[in-house]
Amino acid sequence: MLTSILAPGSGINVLPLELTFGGDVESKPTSSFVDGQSIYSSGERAGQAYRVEFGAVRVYRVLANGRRQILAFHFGGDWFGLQNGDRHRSTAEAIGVTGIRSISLQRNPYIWQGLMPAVLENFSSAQEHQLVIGRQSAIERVAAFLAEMSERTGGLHRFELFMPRVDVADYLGLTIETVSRSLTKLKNKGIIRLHGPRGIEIVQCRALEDLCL
Amino acid sequence: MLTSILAPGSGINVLPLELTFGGDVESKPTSSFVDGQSIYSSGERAGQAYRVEFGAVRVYRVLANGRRQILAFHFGGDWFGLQNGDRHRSTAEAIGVTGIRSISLQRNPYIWQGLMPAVLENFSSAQEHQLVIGRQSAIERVAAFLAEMSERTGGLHRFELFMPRVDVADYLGLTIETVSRSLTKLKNKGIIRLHGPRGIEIVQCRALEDLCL
DNA sequence: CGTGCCGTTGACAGGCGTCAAGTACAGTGG
DNA sequence: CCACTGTACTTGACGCCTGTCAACGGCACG
Repeated sequence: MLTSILAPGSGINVLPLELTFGGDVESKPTSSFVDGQSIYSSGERAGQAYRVEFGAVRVYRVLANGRRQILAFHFGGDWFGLQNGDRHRSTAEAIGVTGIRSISLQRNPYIWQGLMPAVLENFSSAQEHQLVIGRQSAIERVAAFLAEMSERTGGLHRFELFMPRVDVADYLGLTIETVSRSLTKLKNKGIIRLHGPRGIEIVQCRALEDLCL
Repeated sequence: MLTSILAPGSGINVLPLELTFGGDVESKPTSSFVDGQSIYSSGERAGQAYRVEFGAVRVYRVLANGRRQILAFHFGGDWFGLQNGDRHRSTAEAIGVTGIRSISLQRNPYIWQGLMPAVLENFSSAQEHQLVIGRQSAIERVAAFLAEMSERTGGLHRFELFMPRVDVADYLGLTIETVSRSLTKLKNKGIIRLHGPRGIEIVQCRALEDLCL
């Protein structure tokens, strides 16, 4: 519904800054982050919109007892860090060497309207993820994760995971052991092939999607 | 960050229509729904913004195997149904007799910007819920649910649940039996008291919050 | 009073978390 | 060149939590 109004015909995720705002926005240049470096932390003052230029980002929250839930992964072109309230309730970290461009929302309050597609996209992803972690078994979650990663890397059947197992586990609400076992099961069923710890090859795409339900 | 720009000092959830849009919006009058009646269904064309006037709404998706996940409950003042794409991916149903006001987004495209606080609020709730269903045990989820319901009914320590057990279960990613058992455990610990199947009284508010971590 | 729905409780099995051991590999320093 | 170390990942054993199946009670309704 919104795409037809604000961003006709274009994927919401890949809006270049210039297309969205007409190029007259005060944007800082791309800044680079190393693996694990914090982009913003829970409790810090908010007020920026961030976009991944290259690399990847994990956004997570940690419960008082130390359990971590990764809320979302963001890749090239994705906007993140958009929220209500004046303080961040989550933490964003670079995965590998990552380039981030940020915009001050205080200095450019009118750009909120241009960010609506990005916010809706983030919202939609969060809802999608609620189904996965709320109602799917371990192997189904891992299957859904691989399908999502495949789709977000351009629909490739062979790709490398950006993140370690612990990130996958904390994204899916599982432990690293269960993720590992689920991958092994998928491999033994002939649905995927593993090429080293990070390399994934989807052999039976249809079977994988059937598992996602 | 956004509240200070678009809705200074007011709770995002309770923005009256008039305050947000200046009263010059083509809004249909409040329409009434009976218990279980569909407000919109998955697959239908989107293009409306909805607001709960009275009663309550559940928004859910159903997986191919029949498992249901309730994504959110909405109460008086809440906006819902906002999304990208032109077709609904979820279903919204009334819980009990419910009044809904809707606005056509096609006829009032400019109101999107006024809905940003509502979208961010929905997004924030979805993220919050990801933590609950991803990283908390059954009793912690139920505790978090009770705390949420208490907060959303105005911070009352004694309130009635709008929804049956199956809705609570499908919201929390549990079964009705586990929800029931968790409530019994909370009761036996003296943290809550149960007044009939729907009546909840929070006795030890602090202990309940400690469980939510 | 029978029927159906909702909720609770019990018995049991299975999936997943926990704990532990083992492998592969990159980096470091001798 | 190779031992040493730390990290990431896998695999196995075991136990608990929660899902499944079943029985039961309370209540509204016909």
